[in-house]
Amino acid sequence: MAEVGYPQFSGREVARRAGYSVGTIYNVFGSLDGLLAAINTRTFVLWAQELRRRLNQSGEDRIASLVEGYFAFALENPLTWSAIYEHRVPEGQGLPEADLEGRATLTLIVEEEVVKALPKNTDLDVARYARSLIATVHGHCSYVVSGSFALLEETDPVGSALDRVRESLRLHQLQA
Amino acid sequence: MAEVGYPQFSGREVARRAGYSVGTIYNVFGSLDGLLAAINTRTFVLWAQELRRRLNQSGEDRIASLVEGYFAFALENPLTWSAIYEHRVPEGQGLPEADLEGRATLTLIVEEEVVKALPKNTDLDVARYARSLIATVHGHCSYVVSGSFALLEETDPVGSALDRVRESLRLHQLQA
DNA sequence: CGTTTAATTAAACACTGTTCAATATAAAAA
DNA sequence: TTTTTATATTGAACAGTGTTTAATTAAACG
Repeated sequence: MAEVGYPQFSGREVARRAGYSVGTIYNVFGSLDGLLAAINTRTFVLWAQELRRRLNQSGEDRIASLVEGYFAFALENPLTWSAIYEHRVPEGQGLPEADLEGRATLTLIVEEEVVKALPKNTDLDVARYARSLIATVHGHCSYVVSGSFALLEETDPVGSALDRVRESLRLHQLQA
Repeated sequence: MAEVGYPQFSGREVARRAGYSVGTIYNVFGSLDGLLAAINTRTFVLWAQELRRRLNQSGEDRIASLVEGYFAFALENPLTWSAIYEHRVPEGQGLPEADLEGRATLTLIVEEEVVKALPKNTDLDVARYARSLIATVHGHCSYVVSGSFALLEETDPVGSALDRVRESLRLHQLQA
């Protein structure tokens, strides 16, 4: 996945390189979607680890560390990162419980820091608000990785994303 | 594309339904990527038309019209809308000039309205700022269409997106 | 009309995901 | 140890896919 990306990804090629036959993938992962889900869950876990690592050696501005970590991981692993959003699980069945858990940690990490950045007596739905800030950063990040921002000669997308997040937080800090 | 979506999209099937043979696609569009680019450019144009239409019958809050129009089009045409972001043009050659132009209009429409919403003497790079607001809305919208927000029981993603945009605009209105 | 140009075809090639009976390997039981 | 059971693994078969290309058909022109 890291080499060729989601569009070129081939289950048969995975089996070949792993020294197994095609069928084994289906025994182990149930389907190709299962393998893809496993790969993407792994990416989520690595991503969350990277955010934790950066928070541990962060200065005072922990929100900046999060935003920069978000972008940094995506830019260092553009193909695996993109695969997360390019692969849609067929809408009948959802992801296994273990996968959902691994993926939720990223949201929780952000939530923790957003709580710290807000006044204690805020009447905001913090979980919802944190998701919205994640979506904000995600929008900027996906434009960078997909190349849309490059076409428009955007020079500092991380800065823009951080600006939007800071603006929102500042207002909610004042409002209390 | 509207029926089956990008992952299930088949050039051969297009040829079949159009009553032509496979090869004709390659004569007309050069490659499958060419056909996909043409489809997506068409989607962009329809999307821009929808935004224009809504602005024409908008009340005072034109920014809200834009955000709601952005979401509405994506939700009414989830598969064609997603295809825009799922199909990556092979990185050697970019899109034809005509395609780029059709796609840029959407950005320009937003830019126009953002200028109106800002103080006249703002020292902001408006084009850049407008792109950032688009990215903000896009992040929320893509989470909705992909189903991520549904899993988290997010009830009002349009509201969240609009809140973030308004917060940012309000600050920049005060700052002048 | 014939000739030239353009459009269209269908077969071929090398892939893909998926299924499934047959086979090999490991584990458990006798 | 040998036999039986359970688990892993295989590879061929099927129906698709994108792409190329020589042959064929239709259109335009003189």
